[in-house]
Amino acid sequence: MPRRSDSRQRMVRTAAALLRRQGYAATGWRSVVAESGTPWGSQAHHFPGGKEQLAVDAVAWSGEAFERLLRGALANGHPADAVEAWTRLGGAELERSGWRDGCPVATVALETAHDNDALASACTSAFGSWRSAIAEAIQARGVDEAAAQSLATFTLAAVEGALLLARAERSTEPLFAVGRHLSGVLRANVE
Amino acid sequence: MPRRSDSRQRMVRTAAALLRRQGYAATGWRSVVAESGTPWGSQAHHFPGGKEQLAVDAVAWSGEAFERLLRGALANGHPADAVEAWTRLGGAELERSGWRDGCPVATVALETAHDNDALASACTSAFGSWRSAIAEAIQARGVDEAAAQSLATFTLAAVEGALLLARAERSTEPLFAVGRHLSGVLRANVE
DNA sequence: GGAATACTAAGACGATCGTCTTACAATCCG
DNA sequence: CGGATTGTAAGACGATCGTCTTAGTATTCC
Repeated sequence: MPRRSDSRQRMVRTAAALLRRQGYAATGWRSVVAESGTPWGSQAHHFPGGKEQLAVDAVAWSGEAFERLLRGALANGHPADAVEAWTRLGGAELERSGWRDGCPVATVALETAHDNDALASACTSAFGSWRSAIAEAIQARGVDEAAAQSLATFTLAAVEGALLLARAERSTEPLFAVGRHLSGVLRANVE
Repeated sequence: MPRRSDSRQRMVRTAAALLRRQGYAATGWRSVVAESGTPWGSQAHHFPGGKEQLAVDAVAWSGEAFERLLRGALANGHPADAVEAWTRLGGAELERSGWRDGCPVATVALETAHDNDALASACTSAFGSWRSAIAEAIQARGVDEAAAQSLATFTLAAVEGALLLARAERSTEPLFAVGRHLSGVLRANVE
């Protein structure tokens, strides 16, 4: 297998960054290729499934990357502390990027939930893995499985909503408000 | 002023429905005109500001329509009851529409928050009016303003996140989980 | 009636989209 | 070496995008 190149990987990572900012419809092959510095002629070679396959891979990559981050944050300490760190870091990243870099999956999920099964299921997997990470951390502190799942869903939803509002209002305030209330709920219900 | 027509209004409402489902980039003039049954030649006449103006008007219309709904739900009874009704109705609407009709603003907000000031501020206004509606209802029950604002932000964020997760997972479960937890928080903090 | 106004008909315009094609360069396997 | 595989070059392809143009029709005011 000759002529090894990292074009495919660069395309996936660049696509992930662009999808995060502008969503699926507004992210074209041309901008992915230009921004990643990869060759135009390699799209069909690396992604015979076309733009959809690129996006699926990008969402999956984003999902796994963030799952690792999340599991790391949840590994030590109370979930409430992890949530506070999460909202703080999310706010910092949003502000630093000019309110561009929010949740790497949400935009694509909302855009394509209705008519693209492959992309929709990639988004579902990402969200599911994050929720599992949270639920397992809660369950590890003595909460039964059903309650832990429910709490994890609530936690993920609140943070996702906070990222949405923060981005829309160009302010970190929603993230802080949610971080405060949510950590209170978690402390009251876990361990 | 002769030849009165409702083309403009029909365009705005159809655009609102399409933006809710597919977002800004994927919603073209052609589909708006076709689905609303309005004449192709009237776009520039009714919307000299182009597609952006149409979208701004559509988001504003959606925002006001939902604000009225929300204020109605909050008028009588505890905010916790309104939130439970909200999540229940939101879930029913999502399911009925084949997981298409979620929040009418969220998709556009995430898509365009970064590079379209007019559209971004229309989304900000919508979210702001909803949050104000919630905050006023909470404040009316004896909570001081700062705490009410914070609780309202938390409430809106959690429901928005639940709508996002429900749409992505094609399940009403996130809405029910959030409705349950959130109403508990509201009951514990209000009245 | 006549002029001004509100609206529509019907499409052309250039730009950009995702995809596909054909030819060629580089590398590894035996 | 020779052949197979992997990757890139360079662009054409038709479709669709938002916008703009020119003409003409209907309605109201004076």
